[in-house]
Amino acid sequence: MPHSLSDSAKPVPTLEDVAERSGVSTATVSRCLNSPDQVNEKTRERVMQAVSELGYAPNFGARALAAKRTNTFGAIIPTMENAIFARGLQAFQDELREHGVTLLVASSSYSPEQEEEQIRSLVTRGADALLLIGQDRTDKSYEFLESRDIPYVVAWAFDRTATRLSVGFDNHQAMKALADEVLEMGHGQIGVITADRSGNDRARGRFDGICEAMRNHGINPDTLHVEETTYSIDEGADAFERLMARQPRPTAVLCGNDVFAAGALMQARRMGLRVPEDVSVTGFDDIELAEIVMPALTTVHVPHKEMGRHAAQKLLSLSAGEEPGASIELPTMIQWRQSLGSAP
Amino acid sequence: MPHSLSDSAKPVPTLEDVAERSGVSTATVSRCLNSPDQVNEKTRERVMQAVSELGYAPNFGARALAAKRTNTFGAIIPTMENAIFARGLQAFQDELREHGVTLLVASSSYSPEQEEEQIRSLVTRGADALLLIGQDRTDKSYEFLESRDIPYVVAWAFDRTATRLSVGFDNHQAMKALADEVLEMGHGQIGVITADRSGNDRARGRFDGICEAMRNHGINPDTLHVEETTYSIDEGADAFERLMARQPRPTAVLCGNDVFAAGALMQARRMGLRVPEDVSVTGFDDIELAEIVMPALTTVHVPHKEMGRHAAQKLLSLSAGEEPGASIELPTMIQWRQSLGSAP
DNA sequence: CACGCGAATGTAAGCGCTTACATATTTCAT
DNA sequence: ATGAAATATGTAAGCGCTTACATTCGCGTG
Repeated sequence: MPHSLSDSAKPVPTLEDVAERSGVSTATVSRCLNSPDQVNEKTRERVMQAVSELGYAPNFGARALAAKRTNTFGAIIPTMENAIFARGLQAFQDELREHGVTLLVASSSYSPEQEEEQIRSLVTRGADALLLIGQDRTDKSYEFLESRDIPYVVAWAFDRTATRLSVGFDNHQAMKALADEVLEMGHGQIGVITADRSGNDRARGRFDGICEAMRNHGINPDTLHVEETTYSIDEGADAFERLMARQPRPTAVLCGNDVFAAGALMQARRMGLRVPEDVSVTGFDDIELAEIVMPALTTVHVPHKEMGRHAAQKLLSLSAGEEPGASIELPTMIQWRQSLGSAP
Repeated sequence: MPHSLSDSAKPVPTLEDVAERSGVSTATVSRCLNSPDQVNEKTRERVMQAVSELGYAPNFGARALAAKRTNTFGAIIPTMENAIFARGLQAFQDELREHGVTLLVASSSYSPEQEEEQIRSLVTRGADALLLIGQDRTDKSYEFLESRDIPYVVAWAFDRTATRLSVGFDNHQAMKALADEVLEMGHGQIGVITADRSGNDRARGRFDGICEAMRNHGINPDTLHVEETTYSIDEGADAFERLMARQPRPTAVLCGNDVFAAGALMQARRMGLRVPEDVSVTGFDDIELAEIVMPALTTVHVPHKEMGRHAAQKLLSLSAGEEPGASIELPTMIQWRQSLGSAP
């Protein structure tokens, strides 16, 4: 029986072992680890010596149980499958790490129900605070968070009307600005590829931004060609294909994110359509992908890193019981590249 | 003071509350939750009723402390920044979830030291078992895992000489097969963009595969143009630019992964080089990106999903104390697309 | 009808840590 | 020299759960 699991059973060292070895009480060892300045330097050295000799590492469960906090924050993002949240999350994590906080990440697959489950799971696992994406979630989720007094911040969406602490940008205005440009360039038939808007305030905000831009340009938003689909490049491609089959055929396709846009571009190539000569395509997010595809995407640049960093700071304040101050709105801008051109 | 944190302090219900409410002992409640068949149906119903009325959720720390396991596995991947590990990890997670196991993910930024830290952190947090990428890591990491009797499996790399349980593919052979094709097509000057090979057996294996192919074709591997760089599209682009400045200029650039290749493609475009007419480029992994870029990448297809699934199964067996059987080698294949052509 | 046995439940001892409080030691102004 | 204040350490009570062991109960059997 190779590599049996329970035979060798070298016991894991505990606080008590360290205490014994260094000739102090467990309380002192605990203090050495958690608030070193409270203990005499010589004692501390002796204790630390014992710690490293024994290879001691505190038992997380025991610590959580006794201290009622874990120095762990959680983040629940809609998906890990693509890089949309990666950069922001990385910045978030970096900031947390500087403050000795560990990050646990879970994903909800864009489902409020799954998100609710993940919220429970992370809180149960001891998350002291949570990063959430967007405002939309089940009432139960919010109730649960309130009832447990778990600090959280909502990111990727700034809503001046919402009372909750948020760090993000105005999806509506950002997309409206881009749509304005598209309309200025003479496009009359507009196609839209969006994620499911129910349960997704960001997708809704972006969509509404387009509608508003159209109204401002005297075009009836009802003439929009809308494809609502799930989040992947292939779905983006399929949606694009369906849009191109519509009559009259759209001359510009606004995508709710860069991933859809990449799919659209791929499909356009397959269909022999030139972008932007035959049809324009725009994205949203400005992830790495946007620059790689050909033609490179004209898209809305989102300051992911700052967002992650600010969110972390807010959450750290909240968790420390400090006054976190107001929500933060970050600016977006249009990143011009080649995929948007004048109407044919 | 809006949204103060400690005032409302509704106490979180405990096992004891549930026990009291349903008129049984805490032991019975615990049994209801952990081994329902041991308790009488009527009692169980009553208990479950109380559980849901109180909105009870077990305290993770307490449970871990008492039961000495957490039903949580950990995975440490080199990076979350791009999608290389996403698909495999997703499959891994799906499989675990079906068995009631939660996944914690951490990233090491391709640094064995950071990985060691993350291993400790995850184990400390109660991970019952670990998924690791590749064979290369510090001795201390392995020692730690052994001393704690933490089951682990190594994925993304299959090494017939290694004694550790692994689920993966042969990086060496896979890249050799691709290099063979490249050489068959008449390329004589070969450029390579690889990740740092120290501490990364996969990168090393792939590189060695190229060398072997060259030897088999009677070409001295020392004539290879090698650029070793860190993991990102931009770095791939820079490395490609440097390769193109070499004399004699490579006619084919083999990239250690699709991300480098995407960067190379981007740079080629900037430099006005046609792919594959002027220079061929190949990738490795066959992530979504490979199909999006233009020209689409000829690359090595890796069965990420199966790998994740198999790894999960192995780990579940190990964790259950069962005999996990031998390591699993999965096949790779060359995915032909447009970025590889004959030598100019 | 007493007995044994299995099923259902209860009792209570920890699991390894933190921390309020108590105690011991040092420091320093007086 | 002396007491108060500051500093360093120890004592011990939990935190919320699991589980070995003890107890109770109902039932079939000789």
